[in-house]
Amino acid sequence: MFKEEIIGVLEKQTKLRKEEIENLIEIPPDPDLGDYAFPCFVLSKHFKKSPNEIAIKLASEIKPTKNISEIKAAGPYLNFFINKIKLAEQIIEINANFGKNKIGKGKKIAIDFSGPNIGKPMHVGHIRSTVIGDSLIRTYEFLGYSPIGINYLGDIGLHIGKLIVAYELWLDKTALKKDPVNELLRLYVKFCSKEKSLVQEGFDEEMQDNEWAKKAKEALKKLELGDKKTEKIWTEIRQASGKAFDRIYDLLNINFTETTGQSQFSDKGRQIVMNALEKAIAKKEQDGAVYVLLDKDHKKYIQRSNETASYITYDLGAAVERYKKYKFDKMIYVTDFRQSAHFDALFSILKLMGYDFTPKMVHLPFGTVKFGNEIMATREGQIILLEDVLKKTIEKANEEIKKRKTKGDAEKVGVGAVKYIILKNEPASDVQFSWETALNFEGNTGPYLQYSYARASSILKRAGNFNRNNKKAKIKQLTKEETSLIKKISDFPEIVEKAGKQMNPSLIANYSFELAQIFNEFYHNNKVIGDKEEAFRLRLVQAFRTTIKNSLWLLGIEVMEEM
RNA sequence: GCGCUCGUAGCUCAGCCCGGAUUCAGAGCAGAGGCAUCCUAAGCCUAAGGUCGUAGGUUCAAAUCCUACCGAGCGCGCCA
Repeated sequence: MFKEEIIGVLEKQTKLRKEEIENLIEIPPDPDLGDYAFPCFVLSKHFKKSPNEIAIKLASEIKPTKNISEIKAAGPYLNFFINKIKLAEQIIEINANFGKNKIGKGKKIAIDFSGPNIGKPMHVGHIRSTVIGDSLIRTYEFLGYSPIGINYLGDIGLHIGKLIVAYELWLDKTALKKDPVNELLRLYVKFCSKEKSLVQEGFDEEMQDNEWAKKAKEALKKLELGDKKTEKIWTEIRQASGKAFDRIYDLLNINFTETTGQSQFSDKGRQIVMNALEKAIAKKEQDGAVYVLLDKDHKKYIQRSNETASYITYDLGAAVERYKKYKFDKMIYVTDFRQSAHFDALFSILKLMGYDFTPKMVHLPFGTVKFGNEIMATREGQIILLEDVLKKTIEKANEEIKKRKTKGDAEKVGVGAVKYIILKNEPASDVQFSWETALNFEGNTGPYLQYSYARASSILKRAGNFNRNNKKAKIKQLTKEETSLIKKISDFPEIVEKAGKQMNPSLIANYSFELAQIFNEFYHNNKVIGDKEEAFRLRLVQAFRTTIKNSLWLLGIEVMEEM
């Protein structure tokens, strides 16, 4: 909060650009050295003086203000001491809007996330897009943007063809009624194993045009042509899946602005393919398949020879329709990094076709969720169902609550634990999932953060209805723990902005953890109730509680007053 | 072959974008030891644990930037 003021002063004094200063400013390794430091190395060339001399010169030129109490040169560094009392006075005044911003006012950001394939269950690999996307929605909303959450279901494609074939051959109706998720999974896995049994050794298993693959393609073609019987099966699959997805979204407390499926864009996609052909951007093979030449020998097929649409056909259609509908200022696709090439191709084609909104679209790739060394693959049936993960963590939370005889909400704790495991990692890196870490509620975990919130709530509750605007909360001197808590709280707005800019919820997750750690240290060493500083400390606890609540809200993690 | 991502304590990760300050590169988990007349022990404290993949280069200064190499994963489908 006072950092901006320091930047302003330096801007005037050094003639550097604001952003440049912002990047240069750092926090000294020891708080005794100062609260913020400006390294003078960059200026030494310009002023033709040693950084040490420049630091001394600047220290004498910059005058202290009511918020900045002291400016000291220490070697090549110019160290700023902020007036912590003044900062503390501001911190205890914060309210539920703390960290909110208007930088996004009037701007629309569409986010395409989650997008599971119908007919397949969600497993732990699917949760990343879902949870990251949701957190981004919340972050942009917090920053004043108008976010649009789009759940773009994989409701068409060869996997559906496979499933339809399997459904016709081996469906167990009672099983479907009882447990649709597992019955559909069983059908899909059975189909894949049949298909695999025909694969000849040494050949890429999925590239082969064996009889099973042909059957699946036929089923898909029938569906696209509007065959009634096939359509009916498809509808049933979609409905069964939809119910299962909704159950999970409810549990995760995740909402979308709209839920669409790829199938809804096949007409639009095909129309774009036609346009591309007319404009000679796309070419036709002899067998009828349509492609765009992206590199000198990289053909990207945008329509199959049997005239059915491909993945990218739908995405072309969806992109154009979405822009028409929302006129977004930015469109973020939150998907696995393995789709990077697909999005590069998608964006290139849209650009070639002259759609001027293309630069507004970005792909946010994220790494794989790994279980041991395994990467989960639905077709092998080697998966850990997301629903099972959630059930188990909730169950564990229940045990813990019973053990402690508290009033925690097992669902909030269990779901929070799972979300946090995913969000604390930077999107680009892989996530190692294990039951041990998922069921551990200690240390850098969701429940630890919720616990810190609950402790703060508990202190406030015990204090009764203290006067929230107690002006007698005069601050004379701050303890070490109070100081670091105040400074940490003051970082929050900057962190949210950065997380939005970088599309990176892990910044908020890591901040939350550090904040909670500092708070825990604070209340262990500084008694709140009954202390002569009670009035001030209660308000500080309240400020912490507000900040961690907002921070966790951005991650989609719910808090409770007691746990 | 071409291209992308990643190598930081036994394990899981911050820090790298935007290079900086002391004898000390931070956390968490696991393992070792301690804290209960005191606001919830899902907590706190202490000790232990690291040639930041390797080798060069740039720089007054490299975990951070550049190059090469080694290792892991992925992409290069008329799959999604």
